[in-house]
Amino acid sequence: MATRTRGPERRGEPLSRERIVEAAIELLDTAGEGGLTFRALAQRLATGPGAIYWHVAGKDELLSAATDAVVDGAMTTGTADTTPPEAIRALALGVFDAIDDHPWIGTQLARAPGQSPMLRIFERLGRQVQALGVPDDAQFTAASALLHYILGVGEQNATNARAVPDTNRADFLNAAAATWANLDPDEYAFTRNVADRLRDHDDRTEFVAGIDLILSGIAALQ
Amino acid sequence: MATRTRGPERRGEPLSRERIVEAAIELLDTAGEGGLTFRALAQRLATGPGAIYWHVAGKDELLSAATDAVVDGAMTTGTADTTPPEAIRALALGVFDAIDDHPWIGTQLARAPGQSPMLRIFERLGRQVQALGVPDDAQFTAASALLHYILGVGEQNATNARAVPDTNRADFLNAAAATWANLDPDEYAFTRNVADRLRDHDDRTEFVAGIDLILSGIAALQ
DNA sequence: ACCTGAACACCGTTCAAGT
DNA sequence: ACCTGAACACCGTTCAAGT
Repeated sequence: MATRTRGPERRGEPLSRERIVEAAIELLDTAGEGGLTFRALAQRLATGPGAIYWHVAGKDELLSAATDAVVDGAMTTGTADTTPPEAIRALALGVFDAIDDHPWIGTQLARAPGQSPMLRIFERLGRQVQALGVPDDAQFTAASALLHYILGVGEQNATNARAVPDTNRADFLNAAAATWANLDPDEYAFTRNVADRLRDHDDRTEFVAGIDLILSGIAALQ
Repeated sequence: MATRTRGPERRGEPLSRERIVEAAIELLDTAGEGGLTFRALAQRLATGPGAIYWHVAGKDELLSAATDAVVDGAMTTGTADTTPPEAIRALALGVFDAIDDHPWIGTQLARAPGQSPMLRIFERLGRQVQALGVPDDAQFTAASALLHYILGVGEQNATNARAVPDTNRADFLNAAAATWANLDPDEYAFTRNVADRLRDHDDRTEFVAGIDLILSGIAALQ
């Protein structure tokens, strides 16, 4: 829900929780996790660091509010006029892409245990699992497995995005493939074997392949 | 491999990378992720903060060295005279328990993309996937899915351990179950439904159930 | 070669003082 | 009620000086 005007040009408006969170997201997207600082944020909002504390309890709350806002935006797409597997794939890709756009939420999602963003994803997954006809006593396990896989890939993806800019992705994969191919044949026989596959690897399709793998395991539950 | 003597009583010995990493692990286990400080570490080693930098490049290197050491210890158990599924479960539980004992490695594992600890786990999983008879072109996906699931649960577990001491685990689950059961019936129909399951929930068995789910999906690949 | 510890450039957070 | 910005108590890291 980004409004038209953003950043310093809003200098005149009064401070508000909404504006603070918005500016925090910008800072996180632009300067990375390390870039979110109360001083930097205050400067962007043309105020002092102390002012922020009147609207927000502290850095943790600010981070989870920012995560909430982003995940919310990522989940409001698509009504469920599709089959359950398709809906699950769409849901999973929504989270995947959101993390791709905002790597910092990968780290953040993991830190919020039963908190709202994760719970919302869990609920959506669970409904589709139910629609899939999974027996009652296996639904929790199925939804959890999907969620954990999604979060696991998300975290990994966030780390990669942090380490390697998108534009260098191909070079990076080639370099990694070369490294893997040169590993000790005794200790890393398997990894050497699959090194080639890394070269034309696409994170997104590989991610979906994993989802499908779990879906096929879920199908076997019936 | 922890030696008999630990901590301050070693004050006489010269500083070494090994001793520093050992002390760092102690500090992380005792005081949590926030407890690892160059000043605290220096005090424990009866020296100044600057001395540590002669043996270790910085905090990041220190954290990954500590993670390496712990994961190494967790993986040297059990030779593979079992069936592949059993070996995979044992491997997964080894990582799970290591994270349970040292919650900070959960966070740390995610931060080391193609780094050694993750790669070692990947290799082990891959070998078993291969032994399972998975076709060549699906082995990467299968091993990756297992790894991501394991890391996803691990992260989650680390967060829980951070938030809730082990002794309060049962109380915490009951409270969570109560919260879930009181969620809005429209927005959280599924979550409400499975709330009961949380009460006698066991993280470890639930974790293995997820592994089995993925294994059954892998079995369908053949 | 290795260690010391003061110093530098940061943090998050607080709080008296202002409007 | 809301904002200001100096001040506090920390960080990781550096570096001249010592042995």
